[in-house]
Amino acid sequence: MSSKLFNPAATIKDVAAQAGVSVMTVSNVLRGRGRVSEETRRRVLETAERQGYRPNLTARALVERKAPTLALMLSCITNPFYPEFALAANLQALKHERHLLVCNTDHEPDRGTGFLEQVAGSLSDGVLVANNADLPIDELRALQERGIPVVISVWERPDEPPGIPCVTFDSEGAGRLAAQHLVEYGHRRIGAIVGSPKHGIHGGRYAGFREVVRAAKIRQSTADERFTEDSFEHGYEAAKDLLSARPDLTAIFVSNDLPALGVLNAASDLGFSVPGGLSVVSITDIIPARQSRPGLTTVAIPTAEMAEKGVNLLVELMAGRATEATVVHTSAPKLVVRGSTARLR
Amino acid sequence: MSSKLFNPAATIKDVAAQAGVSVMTVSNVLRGRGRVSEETRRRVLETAERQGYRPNLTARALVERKAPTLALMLSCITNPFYPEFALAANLQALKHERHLLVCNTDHEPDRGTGFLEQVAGSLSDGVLVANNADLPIDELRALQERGIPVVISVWERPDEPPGIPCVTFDSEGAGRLAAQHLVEYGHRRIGAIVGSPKHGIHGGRYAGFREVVRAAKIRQSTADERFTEDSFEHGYEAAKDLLSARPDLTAIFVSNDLPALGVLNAASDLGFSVPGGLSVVSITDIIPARQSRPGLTTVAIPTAEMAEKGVNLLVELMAGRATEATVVHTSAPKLVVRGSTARLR
DNA sequence: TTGAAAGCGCTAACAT
DNA sequence: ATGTTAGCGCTTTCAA
Repeated sequence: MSSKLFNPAATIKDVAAQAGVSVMTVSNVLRGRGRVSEETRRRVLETAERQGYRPNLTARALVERKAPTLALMLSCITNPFYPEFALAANLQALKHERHLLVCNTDHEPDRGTGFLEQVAGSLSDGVLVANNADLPIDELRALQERGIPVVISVWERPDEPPGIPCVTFDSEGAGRLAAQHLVEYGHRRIGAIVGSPKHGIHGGRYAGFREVVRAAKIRQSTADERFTEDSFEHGYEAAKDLLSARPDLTAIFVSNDLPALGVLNAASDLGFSVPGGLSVVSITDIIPARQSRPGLTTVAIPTAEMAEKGVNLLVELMAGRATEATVVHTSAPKLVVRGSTARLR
Repeated sequence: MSSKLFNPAATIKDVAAQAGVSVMTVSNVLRGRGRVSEETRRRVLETAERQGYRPNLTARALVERKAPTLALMLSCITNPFYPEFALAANLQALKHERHLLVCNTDHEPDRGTGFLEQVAGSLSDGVLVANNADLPIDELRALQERGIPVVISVWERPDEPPGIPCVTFDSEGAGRLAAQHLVEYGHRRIGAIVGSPKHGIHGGRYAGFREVVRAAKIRQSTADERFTEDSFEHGYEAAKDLLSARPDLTAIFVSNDLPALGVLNAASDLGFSVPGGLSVVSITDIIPARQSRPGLTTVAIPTAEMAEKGVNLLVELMAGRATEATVVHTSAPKLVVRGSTARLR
């Protein structure tokens, strides 16, 4: 029963009862729908306020068949790329009145599967996938076939769409910019450390790099390259290995900032001075890239833009205004020169 | 209508109809409740599988009056402390079959308010608050009075509980360990950079530091101290200011890792060699602390443990097994010596 | 301008 | 062992 006073568990019925109107009128007033007399409006608003009424989003979601959340799937929030992405996605989702449900799939494919099984299409209307490696493409497609909107929000291959709507960026262009920078600085003995297999997630970045190197008539052998995983530690180890084997390198291209920071440390531990004795360039421009000493020269990719466009695409998809073949492009990558690269002299 | 085949929008009714049983039996089979014959069980499971049925968590939540999510409120996921916290909280929440809803309140008190208003008690059963500064205590208390479980999961003052259930750690002890380390290494001219006002969030850490410094009969003047904000950039600026004014300092205590990393950079930019010319110690032990060069000597606080215990406390609270006065303590902070400190010689 | 009835998909309580 | 009834809190018809 409704009381005159504050009611911590007030439902729409309580408000209606006390305001002396029907639940429908309360609903209309609160959502600004329908026609309600100013007088009634005020009384309802007042009553709701007094009782401390707040609509139950779960009930609303059930009847509207529309969840108030978006699911964000990423491999590990501890990788500094993801917080930056998640923040932008969160803010954009809010603009569409959605909250963000986060899933860390890290090293546990089951976790992602379970999450999608449970959440997608019931708790969340759609899924934004930011995983770089280990994309569970088949499961995503299965979801899609169920009619659940899915967006891959960091797709690295603009020319090879995944059959799932995606937001992409020019990863080859990024690789080219990084390589061009080294070439322009006069480097001819350039190593490469890639945070994936040759044709894996960083394949585009690597291809761009190779294209420029080849055009500059620079000899590149597999001895100058290391394909590893996309982490600080793997970058560190790969650099130790590479620099020990090829101490004559004057520059290293790294496919991603996080391993590049590891490369910087490895160089320092091996006694290479950066950028005096060794230049390092990479791709992404995460926050720690500008906090290292020296600062990391890198090619910035439009992280926040991808997050925002990913959320927008998801919303479009839910409204039926986008298809499985939709590919959203983003701004061109941009070179950011900091202290880790220097002209060869 | 139910069909023999896969049905992307299958409800429990569809499964029941096709399996030739009541919805209740399906519900029981799927949740392993009640008594169901093996024969029926198999048929139901098979039908559900074939139709691709997945329970609607929203509907379940509504009728069970139990939300499938926990809300995590933090100031900015971009601060590397929070991803580490959020990951542990996420995993622990999963153990209680809850997903995590994330809210970045950063610099937008309204955002936090709006989030809590909407989410707490409707989409989420409870709220885990990890904000360090700017705690909206009044709002949290208001939620609590509504019967919504709220837990402050990183409380720095074990002796001054906030009137809201919390997880705390020995911040003074952490400050003492950091200071003791410097004193044992022979430092007598020690500066302090604190990421909050004197009696703000890092007040406990600072008090611990001061206690040891005073006991060691070291003179400390306000000229050796800087109170600033808890960020990389503020740490950098404060250190530049402090080191310019007091270049004779041989060590600096910083209340948190993130500003301490800024301090390391400032020292480097001013030509101080760390640890040769200046030792730096701080508190927390975030991942970047071990990735810097030199590695940051710091006092590790039990971040993951606080996240886990925070989630557990929330669950206890929801079950009525904890009260507003509950204070959960965590393991003692522990010194981690890396390369940023050296014995004075 | 307002209200009554129906039902979103599910489960609790009570039959049978 | 299985089914029926009722209803979670809300919104969507449709009627008054």
